Amino acid sequence: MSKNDLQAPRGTRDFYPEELRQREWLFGCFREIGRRYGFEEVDAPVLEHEELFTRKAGEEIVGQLYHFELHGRRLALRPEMTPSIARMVRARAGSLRLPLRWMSLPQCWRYERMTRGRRREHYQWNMDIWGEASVTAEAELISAVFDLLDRVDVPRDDVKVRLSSRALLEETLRGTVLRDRPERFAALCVVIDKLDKIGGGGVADLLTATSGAVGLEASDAKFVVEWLGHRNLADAVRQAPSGSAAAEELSRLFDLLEAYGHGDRVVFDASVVRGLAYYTGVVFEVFDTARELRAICGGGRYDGLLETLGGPRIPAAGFGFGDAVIAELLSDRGLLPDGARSLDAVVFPFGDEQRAAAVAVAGALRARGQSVDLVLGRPKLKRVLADADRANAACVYLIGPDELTRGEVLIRDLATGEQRTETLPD
RNA sequence: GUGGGCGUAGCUCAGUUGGUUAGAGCGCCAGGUUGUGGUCCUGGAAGUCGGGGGUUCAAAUCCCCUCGUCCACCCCA
Repeated sequence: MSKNDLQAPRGTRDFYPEELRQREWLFGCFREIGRRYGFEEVDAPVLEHEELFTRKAGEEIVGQLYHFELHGRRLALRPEMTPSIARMVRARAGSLRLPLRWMSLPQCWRYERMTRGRRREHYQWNMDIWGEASVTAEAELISAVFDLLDRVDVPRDDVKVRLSSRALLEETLRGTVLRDRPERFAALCVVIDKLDKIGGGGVADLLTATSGAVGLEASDAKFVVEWLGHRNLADAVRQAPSGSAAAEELSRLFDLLEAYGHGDRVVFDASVVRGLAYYTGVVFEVFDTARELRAICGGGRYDGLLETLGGPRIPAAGFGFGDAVIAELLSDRGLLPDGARSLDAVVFPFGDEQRAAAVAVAGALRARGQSVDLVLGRPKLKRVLADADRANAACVYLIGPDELTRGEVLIRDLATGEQRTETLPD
């Protein structure tokens, strides 16, 4: 085994106790908000059949799969949770009572180059609502994101949501640009998601490429790119067919978010389309206002996904909120807890003669739910106290020959230094 | 993928006109007498100077290759 093999693979992390405590703190916040919103937690295997993730719209995510073949089966590590959740919903579609709210904290894998806040492995707070077609679902989801941000003390103005609607774009294009090829809409979205990266010209090139999946006329591509420039909902709506349902929904969503008290934290941005093919309606991204980091969270509505998996059509919306970018943001602001250890008690028998009594004391404390370190071996008292201090133990239970003789245990409070005695348990 | 920075003890790093046994702080271990921590003092262990090759009497120091890491770009959630 070479030295290289002794390191964690590139882009992956080891979690030592301090780091795992920080991670669990964040996960605890995710779970707390999920609980407040009435979400049930679910889980699924990190390994799935590759076909679950391979869609045909040229999504980058498909090219970044960790995949392999074993005994003739093509398997892949999940790059995102939504397909697995959809699979679970499909399997019980006949008996699930809708709408349902499910959350999960999956580890996801993507083989890609690393930058700040992006690794090959990360955890995601995934929240989905199944069986609700109206934007009341999106409003609830987006509100949960804001509550999470508040819960971890991110300053209110530091993070905002940009949102748009693929449905609005689709309605706008259906009668014109995509009149003869409505089925190319998903592929078109995957292309225009690259706007930030390759610019309007690049997007237009891809949209018109004869070898591409969309194949628009130059004037149509120009129209699409210009549409993406809208930052005002009214302007975008003006170009939609009259009576556009998507426009009405979008405006209702803004009203709802106002009612939730988050109106000032949401902006319309037509350039938000997301890179995944399955989104059909509202799409949104959470980003730091200073634009120093990558998107913190992204999500939207995917009413057709279950159908593509051979299930019934059940409307759904959800988001994935990564652990990496938010950790960077919190770390920059000194908002990550230090991950210090803590113990309720350390129990120390001076010698083997006192061990049985110490076991009884530790057992009684543990039965009451306390976190107890029963000292092993025969270290010196000085060492025991120093260790207890470093572990942030609240107190130390000392049982020496004198205490045992009197049937007592000496309890030292490490914060105050005060000592008292208690009778040993039977 | 391209360019650049970095890679010296567990951690953070110092160490250039190449020159005797490679350093500091923190951490770790052991002491400061017999049963009392956080401070302090003393001592100690610990480094193939990322790896390989080359130049040289002599390389942590110069050159080449390679791996790792970080940043930017490229690319992309």
